[in-house]
Amino acid sequence: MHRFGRAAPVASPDVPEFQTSPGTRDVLAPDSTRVRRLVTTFSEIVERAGYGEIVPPMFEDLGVFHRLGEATDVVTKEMYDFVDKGGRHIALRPEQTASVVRAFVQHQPLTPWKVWYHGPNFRYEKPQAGRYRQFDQVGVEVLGVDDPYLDVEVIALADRFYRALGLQRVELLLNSLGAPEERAAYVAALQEHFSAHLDALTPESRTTLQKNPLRVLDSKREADAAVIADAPQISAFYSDETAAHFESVCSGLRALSIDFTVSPLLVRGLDYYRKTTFEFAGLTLDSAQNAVGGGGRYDGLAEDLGGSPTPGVGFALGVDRTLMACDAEGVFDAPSLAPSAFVVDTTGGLAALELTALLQSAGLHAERAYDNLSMKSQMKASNRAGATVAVIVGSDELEAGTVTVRPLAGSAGEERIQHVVPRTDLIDTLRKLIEP
RNA sequence: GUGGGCGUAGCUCAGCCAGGUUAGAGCGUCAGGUUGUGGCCCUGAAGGCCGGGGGUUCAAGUCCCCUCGCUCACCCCA
Repeated sequence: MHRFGRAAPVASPDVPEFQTSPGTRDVLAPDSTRVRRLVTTFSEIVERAGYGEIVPPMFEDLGVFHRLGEATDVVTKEMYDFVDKGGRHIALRPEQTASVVRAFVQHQPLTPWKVWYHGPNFRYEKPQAGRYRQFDQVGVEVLGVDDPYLDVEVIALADRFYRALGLQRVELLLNSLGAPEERAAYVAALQEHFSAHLDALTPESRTTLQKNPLRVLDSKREADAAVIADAPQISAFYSDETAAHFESVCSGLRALSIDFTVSPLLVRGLDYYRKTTFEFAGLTLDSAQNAVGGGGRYDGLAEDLGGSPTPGVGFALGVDRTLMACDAEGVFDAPSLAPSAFVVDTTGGLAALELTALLQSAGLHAERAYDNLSMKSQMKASNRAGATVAVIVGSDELEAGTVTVRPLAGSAGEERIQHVVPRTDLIDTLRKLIEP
């Protein structure tokens, strides 16, 4: 190749000049269809419970997200932020809870305000299994309700969703981080404990300790296990009210027969969480990213964003990780996009053009081949597409105003026999064959 | 941000360690075997800047350096 030499081309057709940016990807059919069905499944479940969809913008003033917490990587190092042409400091949303709460403060809707959402979020992280720079979530948020049974309702929605997908191996981990002052006292106690045993901590955990003592509990390093096991427990710091709230959540879950594991070490990455926190772990996921969803209470967030003190609770579920879990369990398969009819036309293609349009207008899924392929190839294409029947038009049929209807695989018995029908009878004939 | 693995046909991958004619296989695609009939079988064809750049060498897909990308893990999180 290139034996005669040539000026160096800017880019060969085989080596695309542009590809998706790191951590992003194109979602093609049938995966894209699967994503849409997942979102539809979610929307049906939450709308049945009175949640309305909110579509917040994908970018906000940077300050909206800074309220998520200065100790969190999501805010401090992973934000996609930039200054726009108007000099505003903007950030692509790393999650949607902050946007929802901002919208609540901005519009002051009646409470309880129950919303759901789906869509992409952006975090500048190094991509790996189950972790992308642009990733989809579905979620719900409720503003204005203290009731611990609302926490249960919210968790139950997620649980119902996973079940609707067919997932069995998803574990619910539950914890309460207490009210702010309880949490602060606990953090101080943790700080004291870990500082007294610095030499027992891994270097990584020592670094974490300085930024966010709570997160040391989340270490999965073996070497840290002993000192973590000896650490004080959050439950010792609960007020009576916090303890009662948590107990109501637990009893509510039991009343709904939702299995859960109380995990005192469960510490979520966003530090706005108060009281109830939870996470759903995909037990079949062997990657390090096995959290398929998580959420909790954020009673102080509305106030942080300039509103009046308003309790809030919600969750976000990772669409990609949820689908990974579905793959691991072999459930919620990609939908079939197989056509009912595949038009095979050896007379030049005009008949195929007309017939596919006719069938599609009648509400049938009809496809065809292009570029005047041989009949053999068109039949192969019918088979490959998984069509129920091939509708054949050759010169005989064209002249007679008929089509040959040939049932393909899946058909059985007498229906397998192909027959010739007038074009005017095609739709009725197909309907009989397709709807058993 | 740090580290490991991998970049060869549309896809999955051999070939690299021990450099040596014209770079292979399977699947897929197209055509033919079968002049109007898919799946199974047979035959043929198309399809490669061997990620990119530099170096060593008579000679590089193969060895060295750099770089980009993918991927996995740490970290963090969904």
